[in-house]
Amino acid sequence: MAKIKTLANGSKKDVILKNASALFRKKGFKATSLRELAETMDIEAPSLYNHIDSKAALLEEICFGVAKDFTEYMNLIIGSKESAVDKLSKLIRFHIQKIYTDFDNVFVSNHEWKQLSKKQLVEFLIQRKAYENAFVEIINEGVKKKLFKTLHPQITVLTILSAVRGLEFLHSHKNEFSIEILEENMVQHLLTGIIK
Amino acid sequence: MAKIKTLANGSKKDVILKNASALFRKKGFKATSLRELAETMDIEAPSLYNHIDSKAALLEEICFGVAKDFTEYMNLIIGSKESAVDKLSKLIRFHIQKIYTDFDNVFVSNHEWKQLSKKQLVEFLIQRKAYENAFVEIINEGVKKKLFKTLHPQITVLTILSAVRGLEFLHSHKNEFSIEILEENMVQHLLTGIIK
DNA sequence: AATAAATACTAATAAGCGTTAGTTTTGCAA
DNA sequence: TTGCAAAACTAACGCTTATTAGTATTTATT
Repeated sequence: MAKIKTLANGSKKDVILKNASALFRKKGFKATSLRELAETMDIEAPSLYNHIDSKAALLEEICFGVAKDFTEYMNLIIGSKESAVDKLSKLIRFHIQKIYTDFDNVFVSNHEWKQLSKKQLVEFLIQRKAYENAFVEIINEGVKKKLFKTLHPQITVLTILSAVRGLEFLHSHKNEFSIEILEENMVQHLLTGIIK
Repeated sequence: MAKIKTLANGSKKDVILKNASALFRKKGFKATSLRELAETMDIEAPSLYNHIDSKAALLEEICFGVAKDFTEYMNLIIGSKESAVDKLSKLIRFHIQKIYTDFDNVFVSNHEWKQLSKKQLVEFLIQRKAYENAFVEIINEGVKKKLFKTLHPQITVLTILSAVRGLEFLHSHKNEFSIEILEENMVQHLLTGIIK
């Protein structure tokens, strides 16, 4: 009968969302039960329903929350007057920063979106495709202005997105490098390669 | 009461494994039921137990099968007398080829290993860490022989492994590029960058 | 054709799931 | 201190799950 302890700035639902995100990352969405989630707050599972609509709604909020963050930043970048190199560099850095600062949510969004309900899943994929297309456009811009080698833009984006998205493996190395060093290394690597 | 149709070369268990792999990739391990798996072969779920030990054992075989493939190739590379550049290049190509030719298994291994039972999970992580360490060693070798820039080896490996591992997104582009073009682009990108 | 082995079936079990209903407790406002 | 809304509780539902037991059927061998 313990009440959910709310943090300084955050409703009870926020606490649930945060704990759900952590569990979904560690165990997977399907492998996490509401009873288990409730336990992290010392309450019983049905009590959750005073704050949430359903288990599915939790995943929905997490996935679309992350999608929104990335889309908004992309729109910011697209609207700027920077060079394609700088745009790309900033996007890579943003991905790294998001993983550093919002690890659970980003991870869950990347791994569990398949468990979204049919309708949400379609919408999610549309947003992701749009993001990817915007990315490709930046590469195209760079190629046209002869800033980039003429590699295949879609493969380039695939490579970059895979590299930064896959930074979830970072978690085990998190204390070994500062985020600054990590950003520097990855941007260097993905833009200029590793061969002398 | 239909009997499982075995392919030209393959026991009934192999058919089950293959179908399981496909389903686990599409829906996730936890989200796939044995009834569903059985249905792909027009039999009832309990009949599966004439061929398999448990659902968990299926995942186990898939994950450790993939791990074995990568470990074996890594040992081959390590034992060779090639330059670090060639070793790295070959490893990257191997990853791409595996994803192309063994997509379901590689995907499931990358995504569902968390659902392994405690004991198997520990073993799996040990093997993965060993693989990663071998990768780092190759980078170190290249740096020592002044073939590579002095980027942080662990971050470099993280970047490369993330990039190739993340090629699962490839699935939606699979018909757009040949594997040769893909390999060329990615190796070029990851070794020499994209900036002119 | 008879026998044995492999492999399918049906029926059932125990456990766990998300969720609902109905009730009690808590904490704040008057 | 009383009253009301928020949020907790217990009990239970209906469903799905992996798996087992026991039995029938198919296939291969003699």
